[in-house]
Amino acid sequence: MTSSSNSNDPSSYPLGFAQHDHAACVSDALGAAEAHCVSDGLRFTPVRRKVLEILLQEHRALGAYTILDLLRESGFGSQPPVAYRALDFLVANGLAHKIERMNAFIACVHPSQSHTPAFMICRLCEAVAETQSSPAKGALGDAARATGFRIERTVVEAEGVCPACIDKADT
Amino acid sequence: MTSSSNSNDPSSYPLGFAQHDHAACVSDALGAAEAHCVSDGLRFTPVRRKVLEILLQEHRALGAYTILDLLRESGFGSQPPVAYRALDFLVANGLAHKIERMNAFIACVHPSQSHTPAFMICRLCEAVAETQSSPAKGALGDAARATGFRIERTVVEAEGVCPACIDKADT
DNA sequence: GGTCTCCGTGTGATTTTATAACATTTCACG
DNA sequence: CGTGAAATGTTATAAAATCACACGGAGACC
Repeated sequence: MTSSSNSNDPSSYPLGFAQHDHAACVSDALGAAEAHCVSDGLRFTPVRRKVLEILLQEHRALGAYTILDLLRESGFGSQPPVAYRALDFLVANGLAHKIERMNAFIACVHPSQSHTPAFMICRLCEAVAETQSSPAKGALGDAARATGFRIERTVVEAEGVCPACIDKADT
Repeated sequence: MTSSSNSNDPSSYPLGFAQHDHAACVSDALGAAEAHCVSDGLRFTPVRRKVLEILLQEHRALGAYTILDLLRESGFGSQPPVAYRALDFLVANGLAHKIERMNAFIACVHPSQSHTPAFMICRLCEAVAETQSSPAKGALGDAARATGFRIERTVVEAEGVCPACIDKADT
């Protein structure tokens, strides 16, 4: 329960490795998710809500089985499909993302906007920050156009060292 | 063994979805890999060579267990670590890449150059083409600089429909 | 040539991640 | 209410990856 109210001007950060008011962050995001589901005719059921809440609360990438353990503690079903189905729903509707390199999931930080997420993954502390990218605008897009490949989705994940770990880093 | 010699001007393709002389492609690549290992003091052992040959021969992304089956047929060890260790070696030395979205591996198409690979993955036929990208030059790089994140590696994988499948595609 | 060590390999077992299949419940809608 | 589609709970299994340990061959060193 670290409160740390001295947030270091979070608005100056693109997203991610910044301090912020976490309780508000979680409840705002849950509210936004609910509103989004209502307006799109989606069912924001208790399991789905709980999984999103877990992801928001932890504020990092969690494996499906970690989520499953937390679900169990809250009295939900404890078999893998329970977690995977909720995660599938959240990912399909842009409320969460899968980090392919980690086989883990993380809450989306700006679910309402349609976006092409990109992630920065710290190899030391495993923190994950979401940001935007437009891979289709660069060399990848050129290659796709040249070959006739139609891009529908992109996975962009950068592995490296986050600002908090940069001093611990060897190099 | 479909031959289809009417290749659609392959030289105009950046890389990947093009026709080509496959036998030469494989042997050239194996030779280049061997030369690379010799010059770097790496041991290009029979298992490692065979795994790379398999990847080059198939010319698509293969799961570790598929590779393992093919290794077994060639008289190599048949337990998972045999395949994973060889793949780890090939990936670590830039001779192959892992496609994170598929949990599969593919031979590198231009191993000698240091590069930032990007992949185009057809969701219909599962063909994978390797190309170049420079994600750190765009929005992702800006975000990394702004937050102080040091990028060491990037995973860029575009999912979509390849030129050969574009007519089968629904949309 | 001996022999020591490192690295790679072979193997059995286990862990982690994900899905299949099917019964039961919930909910929107008529 | 009744009905059908969607969501959930549960058992079982598949797929992907790693651990741990024994064996053996290639070089380093004497």
